[in-house]
Amino acid sequence: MERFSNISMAVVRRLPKYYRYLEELLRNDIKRVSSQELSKITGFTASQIRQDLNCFGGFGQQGYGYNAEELHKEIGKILGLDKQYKTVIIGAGNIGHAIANYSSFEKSGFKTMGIFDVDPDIIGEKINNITVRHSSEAEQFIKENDITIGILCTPKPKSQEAAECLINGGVKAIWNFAPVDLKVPDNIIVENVNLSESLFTVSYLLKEKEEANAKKR
Amino acid sequence: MERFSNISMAVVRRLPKYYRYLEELLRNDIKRVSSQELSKITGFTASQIRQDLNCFGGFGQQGYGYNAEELHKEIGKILGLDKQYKTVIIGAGNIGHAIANYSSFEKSGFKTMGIFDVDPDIIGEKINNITVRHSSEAEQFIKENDITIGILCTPKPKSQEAAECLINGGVKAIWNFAPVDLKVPDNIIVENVNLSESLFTVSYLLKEKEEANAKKR
DNA sequence: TAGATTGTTAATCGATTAACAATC
DNA sequence: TAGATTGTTAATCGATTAACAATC
Repeated sequence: MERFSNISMAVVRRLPKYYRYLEELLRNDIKRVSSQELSKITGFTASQIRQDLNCFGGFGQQGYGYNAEELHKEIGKILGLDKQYKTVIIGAGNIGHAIANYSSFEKSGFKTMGIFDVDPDIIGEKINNITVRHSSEAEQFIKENDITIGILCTPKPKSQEAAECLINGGVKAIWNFAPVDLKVPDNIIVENVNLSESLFTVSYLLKEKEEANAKKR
Repeated sequence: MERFSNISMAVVRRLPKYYRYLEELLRNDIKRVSSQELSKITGFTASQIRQDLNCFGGFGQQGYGYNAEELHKEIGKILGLDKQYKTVIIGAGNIGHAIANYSSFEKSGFKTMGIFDVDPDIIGEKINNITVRHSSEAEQFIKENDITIGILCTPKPKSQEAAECLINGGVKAIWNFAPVDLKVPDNIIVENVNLSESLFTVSYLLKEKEEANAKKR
């Protein structure tokens, strides 16, 4: 995936965290927050927080700090959460099912328009009020409904093919839950969520800890 | 979370990827692989691959490269995939349900022993052959069954409490799907999977790309 | 032996942290 | 004005890449 700006991914991946923490502050009726206070909450250094925010503009005020509500709103805008994005889900298995039922995404502006699968037992079923259709209809559906994000929840061997169908339909981004590195054109955004890799990391850390404990004794 | 060795997390998070790519090579009956070939497949530089592997020992041979099968096995050991870990799932909603049904984890040595929820409509239901019990039984169950990993799939407000119950029971690691930063003792491993943050990153990249395109015109 | 490729050290690059002048 | 805290530059740290001697 080609990048279009010089903001590093390290910074980008902290933005949703800032957004979440600010939400929390607002829930607690806190109007004003300094980088130092944010540091205490987030675990990032105050310096890093100020650096990060200044990538996008001066949201703070010397001697005062940041207005929590304003900062929250600004980061929301930076993340594009003021927009609506239409999505489709390919693969209505465990994960596809779970994502389809996840109502909080819709609140953030991501609306699932279609769900597709190849299993005749699942086709026709309703998930969260959306009827599952055959995957062969996906490409046409994407074209007709102006879908931006394809959510890929297919088993490994079907995934590359499904990705191509998403791209031919015209999605701009793929949120990929399949444990595969998709081959896609440069201008297509791919975000991988690989649960195995995440679990294996847990496993590594457990083993590392055990070994450290064994040494101590 | 306190770290016990000086291997950086950047390296650790690449290990599952190496493991996966090597699996692929083995499936294609490839016996031998050089760092340069691995570079082409993985997208990491050959230099980085050699550096990474050398954190754990000299698995290669000058002039030859790496034996794919041996390397795969070694990385498996490094990741602790030669061990069995028992898990419980707290929260049998969308994600908990999906994880419970995910059979590939069991093949890698992670065995779900119990599933817990507070919803009386779900308690008693069988998921992947495991009867859902009331969450109040979880702590005792963890103690009695020597559970190492707790998988947290509860809604946000219940999560800290549920984490404490896991820890009191004696788990060593928490795989956390709740969008919360858990407060846990230093010796407890926490791996967060935050789907919102991942989706928001997609959203950011989409917006960034749009802006770049707008500028070009 | 000649060729290939590792293991490892040194150089570079990028990200994080520290420091402080600007300013509310 | 005095105090606080940002925005921003400079210093540091860590991770990645390059280079090459070691060796199969």
